[in-house]
Amino acid sequence: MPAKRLPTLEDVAARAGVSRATASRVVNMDPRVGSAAREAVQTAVTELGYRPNRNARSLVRPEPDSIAVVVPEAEDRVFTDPFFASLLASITQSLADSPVQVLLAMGQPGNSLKIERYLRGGYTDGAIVVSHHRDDHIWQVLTETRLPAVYVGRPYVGDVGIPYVDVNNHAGGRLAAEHLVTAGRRCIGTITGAMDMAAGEDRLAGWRQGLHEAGLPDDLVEHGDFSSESGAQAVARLLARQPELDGLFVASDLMAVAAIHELQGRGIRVPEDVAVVGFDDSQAAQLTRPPLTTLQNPVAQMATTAVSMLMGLLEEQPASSVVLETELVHRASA
Amino acid sequence: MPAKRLPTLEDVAARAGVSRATASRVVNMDPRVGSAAREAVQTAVTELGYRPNRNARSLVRPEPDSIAVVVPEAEDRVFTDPFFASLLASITQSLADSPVQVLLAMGQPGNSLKIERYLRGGYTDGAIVVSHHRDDHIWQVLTETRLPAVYVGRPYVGDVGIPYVDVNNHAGGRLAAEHLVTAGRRCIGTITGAMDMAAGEDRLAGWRQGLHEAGLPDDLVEHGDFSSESGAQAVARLLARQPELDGLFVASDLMAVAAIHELQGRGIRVPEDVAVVGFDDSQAAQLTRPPLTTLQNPVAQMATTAVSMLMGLLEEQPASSVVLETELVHRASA
DNA sequence: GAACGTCGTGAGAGCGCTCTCACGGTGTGA
DNA sequence: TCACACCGTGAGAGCGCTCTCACGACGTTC
Repeated sequence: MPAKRLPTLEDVAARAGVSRATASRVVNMDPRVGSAAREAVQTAVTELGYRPNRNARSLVRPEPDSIAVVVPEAEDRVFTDPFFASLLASITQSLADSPVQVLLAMGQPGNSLKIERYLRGGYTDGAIVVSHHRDDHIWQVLTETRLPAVYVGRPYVGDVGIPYVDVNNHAGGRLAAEHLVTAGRRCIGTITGAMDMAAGEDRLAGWRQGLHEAGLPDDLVEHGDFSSESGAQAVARLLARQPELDGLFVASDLMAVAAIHELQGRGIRVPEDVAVVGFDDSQAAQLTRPPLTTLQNPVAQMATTAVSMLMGLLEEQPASSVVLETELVHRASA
Repeated sequence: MPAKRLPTLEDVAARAGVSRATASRVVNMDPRVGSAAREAVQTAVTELGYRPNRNARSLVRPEPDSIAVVVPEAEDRVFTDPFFASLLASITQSLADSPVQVLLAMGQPGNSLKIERYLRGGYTDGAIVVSHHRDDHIWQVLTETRLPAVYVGRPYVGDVGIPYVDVNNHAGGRLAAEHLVTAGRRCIGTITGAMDMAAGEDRLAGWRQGLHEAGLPDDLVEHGDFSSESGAQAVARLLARQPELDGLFVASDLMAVAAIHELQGRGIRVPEDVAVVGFDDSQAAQLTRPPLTTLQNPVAQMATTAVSMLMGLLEEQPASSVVLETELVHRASA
């Protein structure tokens, strides 16, 4: 069986009895085409089921037509964690009016080979990379191939010559600590995020500084990895170490909600017995009982900033990194 | 300023002192290249930051390289509704090992123009379309352009010549009704999904049949649209109409969870006063209190089926629609 | 009636790449 | 020593499209 060849512009032109150039004009809505020719071409297009070959077009007219959103995390995680979900939603939304398409590339953190191959492969004109782990080498690929790129969340390894947008995680951790101290808590613990990510480290460092300034010990630390389960497990370890716990900063709402569930399951009241501060101000923060006191993570703003930075890069305008401020959202949990 | 030209294979070849053909062989890992030439080319590639031009390559070697997942729903909805989220996760996962890229196209249900333009534009080699509303004309575009496509969820308008994967929504509705009847409930209502979607209609029709067979009235119907808020509002209307309500089938878990919240907020106990059956068996079904009795929606299976159907279509193998069965998952809410 | 636009159209180059074909050099067997 | 296979390499065609340029057919103007 001969491979079914898709109709080309040449076929359309032949059927309409015009030249390929004229057919191209009709398809591209060039106004200077006679109405007879125009109609003939349009008919031929629908009759043949003609679809322009994007590759051929882009080859001639090299305009950026897709950017990749790269999330080096497992697929289910990406769609489950409200941080990623709302970030992706915001990114797509800010590109909704542009002709640029969004390509979603995900993959296990350890196995970024597929992603690297993809970025090297020239599939895309630019990349927004979300969530950088210490052992990711994606930034090297980006640098080597000079692919226009922006990070959301400062890369763990520091300045790699690729601009980023981030929230001030350090200030957030410190605000959380201060709030708990002001509320009269004296035995304050924390559940960190993933420690191979800047967000995890910075929030912890900020919290430490806050406690340090209040003259309180800062060693009640258990590590999570931003996932729900890790939050529940970490709070259990924390309680085992220190039953007197009366204040808790959790580095993400997702973990905080799980931690609160765990506390309540053990008959520990929030905020009466343990005051809990989260991070992200996700939708869940409002729905949980009690509503979660948390730090605002300006996800939508990070998304639009990242997008406009990248669009700038595509037009050769240099971009510099941006760090957005965060605020404490005071609700009932602390 | 002259537009910065990206390095081409020609540039790489020149720098490496070989012909374009040899450079191409190295880039494509063709084994029959001498090691001297190979190394020279590899050096030139990194020095120039060469990325192959996908368009040029695909022009010559026309292999499918991307499929679009089209969801004619608002962006935030797509990432918030666990049905879409897990479907998308599963689709991406089933394509993880294939070189095919996933393109995510979303958009307000009313405004499918951008999506239509996109499908017509030849950006993609195939499409998986999720969630069809009555007024969507996407299927017409697909038919006209003969773009290989698969629906997840039977299109509202019936057979449009495009194969689909779906769950047996009718059977699900009926199972829900039967379960409530068997549990001794006599005043049974339902909150429907969007009535311009086949899933909404079929689940209602199945529920009706179940009640009809039990000799019970089937007019206690309030319409939702699958969103959380609509679930809460619909249950309020239902209670206003019929305070005696003692059984409830809600066409999605997301709405069911909201409905239960609303009921509990009014001091109505679940399942003692009102037994509730959901649909989807999403993760939330297990976490809510009480855990939700619901109908299993084999999302992962639908995803893999849709993907393999589409991959088949890309290789010119015809595909026929598949309807998967559903089962009641018995938990505490009914 | 000549000179000059304007408008619709076609011919043809060329985008960056892959792949076929041809060719010279080297190794192997008779 | 010659015939042949084989291997690494280069020349060149051509993928489907856009876009420039040229050209003929008409007005329009003086």
